[in-house]
Amino acid sequence: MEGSNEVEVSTTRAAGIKDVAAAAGVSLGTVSNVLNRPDRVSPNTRSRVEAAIAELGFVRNESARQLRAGRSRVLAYVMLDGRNPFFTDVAAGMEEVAAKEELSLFLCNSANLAERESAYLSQLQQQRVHGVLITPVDPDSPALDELTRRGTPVVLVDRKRQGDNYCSVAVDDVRGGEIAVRHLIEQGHERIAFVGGRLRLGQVRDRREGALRALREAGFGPDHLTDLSTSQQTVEDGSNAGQRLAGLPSAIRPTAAFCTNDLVALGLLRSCATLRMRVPEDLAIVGYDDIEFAAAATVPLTSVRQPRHRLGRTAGELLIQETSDPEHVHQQVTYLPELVVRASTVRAP
Amino acid sequence: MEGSNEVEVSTTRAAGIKDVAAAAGVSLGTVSNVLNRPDRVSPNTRSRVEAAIAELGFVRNESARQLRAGRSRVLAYVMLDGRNPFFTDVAAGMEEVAAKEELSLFLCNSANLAERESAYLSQLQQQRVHGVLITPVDPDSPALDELTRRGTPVVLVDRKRQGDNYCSVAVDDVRGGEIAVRHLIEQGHERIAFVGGRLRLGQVRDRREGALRALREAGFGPDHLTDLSTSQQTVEDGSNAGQRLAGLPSAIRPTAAFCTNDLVALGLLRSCATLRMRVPEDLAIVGYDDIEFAAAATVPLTSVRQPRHRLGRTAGELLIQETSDPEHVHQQVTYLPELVVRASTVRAP
DNA sequence: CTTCGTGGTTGTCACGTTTCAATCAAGGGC
DNA sequence: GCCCTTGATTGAAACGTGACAACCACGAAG
Repeated sequence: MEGSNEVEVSTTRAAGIKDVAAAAGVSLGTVSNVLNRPDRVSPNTRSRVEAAIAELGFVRNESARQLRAGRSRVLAYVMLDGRNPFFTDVAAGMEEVAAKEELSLFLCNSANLAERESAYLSQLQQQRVHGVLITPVDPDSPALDELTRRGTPVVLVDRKRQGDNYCSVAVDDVRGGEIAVRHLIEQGHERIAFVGGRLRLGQVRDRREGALRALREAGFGPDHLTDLSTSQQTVEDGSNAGQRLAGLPSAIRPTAAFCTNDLVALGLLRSCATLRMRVPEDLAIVGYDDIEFAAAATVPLTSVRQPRHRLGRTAGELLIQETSDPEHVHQQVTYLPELVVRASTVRAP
Repeated sequence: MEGSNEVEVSTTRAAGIKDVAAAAGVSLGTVSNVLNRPDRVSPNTRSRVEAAIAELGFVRNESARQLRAGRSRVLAYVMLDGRNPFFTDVAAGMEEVAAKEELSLFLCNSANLAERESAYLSQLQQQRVHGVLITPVDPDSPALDELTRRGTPVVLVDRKRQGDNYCSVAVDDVRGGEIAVRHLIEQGHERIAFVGGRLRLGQVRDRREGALRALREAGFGPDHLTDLSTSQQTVEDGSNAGQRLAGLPSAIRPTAAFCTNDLVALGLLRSCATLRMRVPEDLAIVGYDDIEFAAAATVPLTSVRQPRHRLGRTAGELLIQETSDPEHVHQQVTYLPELVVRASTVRAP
């Protein structure tokens, strides 16, 4: 009359392991065994405990487990730009590994802000996270050393660092620039624009170096590369670069553009339409990353594809290895990029 | 000679609050006070403790805090599609609130998979997360009730649910469909295509209903709306719909299209270029969400803008309120969408 | 009958923090 | 000089779980 058991459940807060033990008429340790080493428990008691768990709706308390274990079962990926599909795809590869290891993967978006990045890193450190995957704003930031010094494994993603104190997974950017520009040269272009972010970014520097190498191989000097540097690497920046490009005297105006990023390339593409420049006839364009939208653009974009999914998966695997193997040796893995040729560089038949 | 103190630090693992206490020559409780109620500690001891903290590189252990507090200081947003910029922008609004409340926001990407979503929800439940923000695969899923039953506050984002058991923040989709189609009618269109996902999605249904309402107001029957339903809502789907549209006999072919999503609209735009249909002369296009790329498309896209950032912020605020106010009453907030007119519906002057 | 082993179960401690009642020292009022 | 107040500091308990040693009952071997 006073209220049935079922109703009580909804008001009771947070059934713990000991409530389960009481309900099943066994000791607390036995419940723990059912959860962690079911084989050590007799089938009879086990089913009784499992029934109690179901009835009470018991849910493990991760905080307590972590506290005991000293470390959590969570991985985190601190990504540079959550709005860039490239990073989301990388994250998908990591999720695969995390799932297999029964870890969860949480995403943190630093949005290219050093301040926000360090706030996240501090939080993750407090959480005693199992490991951190990160595409840092600045790969040489001391904040990363801070983490490793406290024993949290860190793997750099799509970035490298001097020395061998970190595991890292990256793609050969010099090579990427090289194959992009070589392709343009093969299409008959001799004056090429290099459109993209600041040269102090290692990645931009490498891709440019690759471009120069391809030119050199073909017998062209560095003067055949016209720099159109941009502050960020957004669609808008690409569009602006298009204006500047169109403003050059036709005698020295490049006939092809190599962009450091697909967003920039798409912006450039748009401004070509506005300025009545045909792609690829008047200007051939190569992008970088091969994001999904590159193929879907009005003029499908030739782009340098990076193995994003594999990038994420390998990064995850390295991290797992680093946490489990005490004699782990840091590795710097480098993948080769691949050129995907589409209509923005080759006239349709 | 045996190794200086500095070197020792790097090998010692995880300095705890008690190590700090020992180093500072105070009791354990005092250190805790320095961390949580600094005003109760004399300036003298406080600075001594702070020095010890810095020297040992002490980092709070969140697991232990959580265990004691019964609840963590983490919010999570389980988003439907991490690759859609719309959701990232929503998340940015939430981050703002989270930062103000000194909570961290972790992102989980369900990628439209019910299975993955429930795995994340289970993890979050075990973590005793402070609260969950979610754009669910299925708003009526019982998995959500599971969470609330255990006392974890849940706020629905960009989705609604029957009844008033949940806080939710959404945008008036009927209205969105209405203003989009009314705009098209004002431009002189009388036959309109409705291009987008399955009708069993509440959102799609609502937007279609709004479209019908606008037609009705203008004196047109439902036969003036041509359904071009797609399985998903990707760029590819939009492109396919374009093929189907072009295949219709010109007598009944719509002169305008209302898409349930900007990705679909961009795909449709692309196929128009391929099929030599001019936009907006031969086909006017309205998208939905006004993602960044809508304005950057070859023909800038007219789109229904949702207040994404505000959506996220309000959702976060409701969640905070629900966790702090014991007499909290669930609220269903609905915002009004706004039409952003661009070249895809109005011929440039 | 005793001893030993074994599978099953139990009780207790530890993890690192917060909280709160208890203690202590110092200073002010009588 | 004594008591009381106030403010600073301390010590112990508790949060929920996992690990591990101890324990028990039962049957087999000697």
